[in-house]
Amino acid sequence: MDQATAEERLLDAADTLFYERGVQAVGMDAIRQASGVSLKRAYQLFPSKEHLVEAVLRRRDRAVLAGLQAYTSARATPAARILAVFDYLDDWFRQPDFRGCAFINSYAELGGVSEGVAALVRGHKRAFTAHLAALVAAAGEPPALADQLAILANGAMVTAAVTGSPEPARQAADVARRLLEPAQGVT
Amino acid sequence: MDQATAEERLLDAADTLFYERGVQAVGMDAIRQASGVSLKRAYQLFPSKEHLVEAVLRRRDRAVLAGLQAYTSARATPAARILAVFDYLDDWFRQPDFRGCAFINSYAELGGVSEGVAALVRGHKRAFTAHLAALVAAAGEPPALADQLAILANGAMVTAAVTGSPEPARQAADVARRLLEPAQGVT
DNA sequence: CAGTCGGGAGAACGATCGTTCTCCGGCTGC
DNA sequence: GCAGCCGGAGAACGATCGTTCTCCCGACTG
Repeated sequence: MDQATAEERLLDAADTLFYERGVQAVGMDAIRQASGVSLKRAYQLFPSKEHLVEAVLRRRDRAVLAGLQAYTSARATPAARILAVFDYLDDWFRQPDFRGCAFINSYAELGGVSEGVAALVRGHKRAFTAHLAALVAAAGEPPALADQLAILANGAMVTAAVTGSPEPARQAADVARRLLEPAQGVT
Repeated sequence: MDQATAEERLLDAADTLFYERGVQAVGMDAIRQASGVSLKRAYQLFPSKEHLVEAVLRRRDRAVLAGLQAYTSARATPAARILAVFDYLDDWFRQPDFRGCAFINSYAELGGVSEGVAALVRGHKRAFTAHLAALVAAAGEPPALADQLAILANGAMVTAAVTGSPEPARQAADVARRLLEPAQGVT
């Protein structure tokens, strides 16, 4: 097994286990067993568990944003691209191993004790909101809508995780549709 | 020190430390030191750390819902009572030690490995949504609004925690105000 | 006032964790 | 074919954790 596939297998195993059980509940030996990569090799690829945790988050950050990009850019109109975000959530929430947003979970578990993890989570959510802001700007909607949609999306993630139901995706999409209607109060 | 105050001091110290650093990052000895209650006494009040964690969550559940009740019932009109939820969040987010919702954090950290914690978090969020549902019903709004407000509130909590800003409370309130306007599409 | 009992301080214990080291087998270059 | 080395398996190590035990002081009861 060459170095690249060992690294990939390690990241795959660590990602799955961390997401399922949380970071602190997973020992390095469980990652070794799940990945098939020896501890010695693991430690020469990632000098500590914290490095591995951060590498997992960095890879997931890229994957999530790429997936979201693919989902939204497939739609025809700017408004449809905004609503596609919630279709993306709906698909995600229906996956049987869904257990919330790995970044929110990591922040909750480690944000208070690991500045590295906290910074990565902040960066991911900032990038997520920036993606929404680009969609909002392309749709000619007011910039304030981006933060509102981000709150909706994050809220749907945690609510779906806690309740174990995919319903929040549809409920958040309903709200988003209301926000895309022309405003009433101001004329 | 009698039994009741020992229990209260334990719960106070454990609550503060768990909230600051997470549950697994806090050892029983740190709780002993912060509370001034001996380990022996602690273990005859709570037979294990897991019991203590669950007792902390149960007490916080009561406190949060009572605080919310006080906040919302102080307003005059049904619509104002709904919007008061977001004033409550705004006050909360501005507290210097704010680090997100303890229930969401606990679920993220332990929901995958402790069924007791997961059940308590589900119960708290269900009660929170039920409170919103009561306000929504009293305002004569459609029942679907309650779940939408819950998503908004939960989203504001995690977004405020990750970004470290109280802004999400106001942004979520803006969305809630839009939802309280009469709907447009359906006439 | 003497004896008993509850509680405090902290050591002790077994388990587990992150990390490193040892030993050994198999592949590579001459 | 053989010496040298890289990597795997797993033991070892020190730290820390949850939990229990020991020792001792101080207070209450007859």
